[in-house]
Amino acid sequence: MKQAKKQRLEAVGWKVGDVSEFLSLSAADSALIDVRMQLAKELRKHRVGHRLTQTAVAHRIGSSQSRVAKMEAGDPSVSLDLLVRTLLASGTSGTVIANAFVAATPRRRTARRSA
Amino acid sequence: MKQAKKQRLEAVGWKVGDVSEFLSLSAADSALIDVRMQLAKELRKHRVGHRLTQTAVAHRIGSSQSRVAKMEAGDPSVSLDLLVRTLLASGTSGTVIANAFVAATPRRRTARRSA
DNA sequence: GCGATGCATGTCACTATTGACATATGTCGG
DNA sequence: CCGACATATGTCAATAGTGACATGCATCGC
Repeated sequence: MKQAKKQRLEAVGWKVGDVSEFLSLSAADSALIDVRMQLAKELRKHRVGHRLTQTAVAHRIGSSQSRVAKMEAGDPSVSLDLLVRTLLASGTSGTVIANAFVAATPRRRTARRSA
Repeated sequence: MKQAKKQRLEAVGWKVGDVSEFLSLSAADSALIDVRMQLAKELRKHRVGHRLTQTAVAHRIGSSQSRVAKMEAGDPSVSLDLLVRTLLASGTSGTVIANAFVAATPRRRTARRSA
């Protein structure tokens, strides 16, 4: 894993061991984290775009301002469930959410003809 | 909510109250359940397609056969996190996962020009 | 200055989700 | 019939996620 990315993740609270590439973080795990980050960004974008406060969004989903803040910060203590639920509840289209998945997920290397 | 769908959900263990349309299940909640169902189906398809047993998949993600069974059954006791993590770990492309989201999410009614 | 507002961060008691295990059901081949 | 295998379902102790709350730090308008 690149240093830059590692530090980016650790800054937000994800535990990324020294040997992360092989032990702590499987490819799937790290892809999932990326998805979360994407969704977090999407949530903030959507919220700000609609000129809502975190408190407003929180009420809409029956949660609290602090949790919404954590969602947008990509805090490890928020589940994918909650993130997606919040996005849907605040009116983000499934397509946008879907895009976050493609964007955050490693594209398969396009196979080069070997012969 | 349609009777058919309601029964389908209850059969798998989701609690869907009588007044679900208005109280128990918000649109977002029910959309999220649909997403889970889609992903569950996708997981089974992928696994069977690759001729893996549930036990094999379980080992790959450090879980147990019973949990994989529950995942594929769309059991409410499995989180979206686990479901997605499993899909990614077993090699499902982000695109496929993304499609589940668009498929399961209510499309916005295409606005008809009013004048 | 100061009160109000919006966001970030830490903590905590309560609940949901977890892997593991036992066990039931079915389906093969012999 | 009987083992071996694949899957389904229920349970449980351990852990992870939850909303709520306190509090800190900016940035406003006055």
